[in-house]
Amino acid sequence: MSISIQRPKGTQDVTPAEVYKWHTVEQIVKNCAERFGFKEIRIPTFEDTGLFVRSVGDTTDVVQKEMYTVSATGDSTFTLRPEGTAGTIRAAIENGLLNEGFPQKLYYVLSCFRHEKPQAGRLREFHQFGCEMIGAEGPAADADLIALAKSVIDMTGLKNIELNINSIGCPKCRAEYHKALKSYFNQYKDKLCSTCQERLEKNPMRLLDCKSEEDKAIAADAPVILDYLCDDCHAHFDGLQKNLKLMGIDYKVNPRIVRGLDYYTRTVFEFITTDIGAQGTICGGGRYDGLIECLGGKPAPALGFGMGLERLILTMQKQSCEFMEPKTCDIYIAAMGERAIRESIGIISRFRSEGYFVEYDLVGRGLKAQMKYADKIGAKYVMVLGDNELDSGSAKVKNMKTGEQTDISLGEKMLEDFADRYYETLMAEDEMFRNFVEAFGGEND
RNA sequence: GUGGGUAUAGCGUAGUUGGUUAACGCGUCAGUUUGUGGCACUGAAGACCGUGGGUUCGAAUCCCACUAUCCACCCCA
Repeated sequence: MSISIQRPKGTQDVTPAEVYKWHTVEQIVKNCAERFGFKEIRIPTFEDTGLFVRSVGDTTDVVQKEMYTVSATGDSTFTLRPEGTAGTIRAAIENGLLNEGFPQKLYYVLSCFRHEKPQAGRLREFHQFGCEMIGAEGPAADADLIALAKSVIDMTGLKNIELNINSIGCPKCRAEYHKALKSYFNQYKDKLCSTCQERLEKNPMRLLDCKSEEDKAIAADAPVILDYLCDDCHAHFDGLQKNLKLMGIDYKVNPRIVRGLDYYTRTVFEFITTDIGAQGTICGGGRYDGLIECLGGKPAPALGFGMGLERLILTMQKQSCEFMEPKTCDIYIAAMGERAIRESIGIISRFRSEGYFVEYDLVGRGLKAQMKYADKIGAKYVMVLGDNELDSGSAKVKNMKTGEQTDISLGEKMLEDFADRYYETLMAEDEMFRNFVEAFGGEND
């Protein structure tokens, strides 16, 4: 079969067979964020192009070659958000959230768009859980934000996720560092790979992250940013590490963590896995103290992170983590014969108006096939309805797990009878369903 | 943007000295007598073998191009 229209490159369909995985991480993420006092914010899918140019940075790859920009009528152009921070900060400024007291803690789950060549863990439309904290300057805020990301990862059940942290300083100390880097690498200019020769001019910090073996060897002895931090930045980074230790969060200082978005200052961090191929950064973030002012807000320190939901799910699958199983129907009504089918409609309605999850035959299956179907969809109970039952005013309800059957009256007391027998069992399963996330978190500690 | 791999039913696969109705597993549907699922058995539906050219008496199988997809570089979540 050939379909003429297929999904755009780099996009994904999530079929019913897979959504429950999304429901799982969405619940976990929401749950964690709210336990840390973050409130959800929802922002537009597209923004004025200038917003991203100013915040993400006009020299970054993201802005230079990965944005989906459309020109609407007239002169303004809009861009599908390539990340969530810019829009969130814009919204915070625009809605006066910065005047409501600090810290302002916001989270979101949204899709982002980047025109890249797809590969494992990299899509053109991908989904991000993000948190932004505004107005907190001290390192305790950085540590708390990292703790939030860590608690999400723990709750998913993931293992072997490495936290890397670094400080890239403030604009002042970074300028010094850039000078030092340039003069260091200039000695080896001829030996560097071609892309690195370019990077030397544009963004020397990127050289530290080159994959080429020769460049790596050269970079090994390059000056380290941490030696160039000003006193304030140094103290901040120290403070962060102390807090992480107090929280019992393992980390590794990695001077090569650089981040590709211009707005970062001081703290940057990544949670990395090696389980899903080359794109192993599950979560990345850091501090961006200058961004708010840059976007026209009253100057305020801020920090945040983005977590890639696809990558999270990929890693969870790789590690065989558990997902919240989808809920299945409470009772399947199997009717046979014209009269019973007609009468069953009313019975089904009564169950449904009580809040039960009910299914019944809509495609004309025989009784046996209905039983089979009920089993397939995981129905917990099946009620068989035929002429005999209608005449006698009571029907058998079968427990599909144990196979045992009991009589339930079809009269006024039907719902009462059913509830007497099964309500507690059903509620117990329902409760398990609702508390899944918490239960999960508990197991991991 | 650069490189490499792959392209056969809904899904996963088999199918090389090119040769009649393209095979298997899962799934779907229907049956295995009388009103009850999971197992087993039987049967059915479902593939223009990615697209377009070429070689040949004959191509899923060989050649070319294109497209899609995957992986990697780059970059990032």
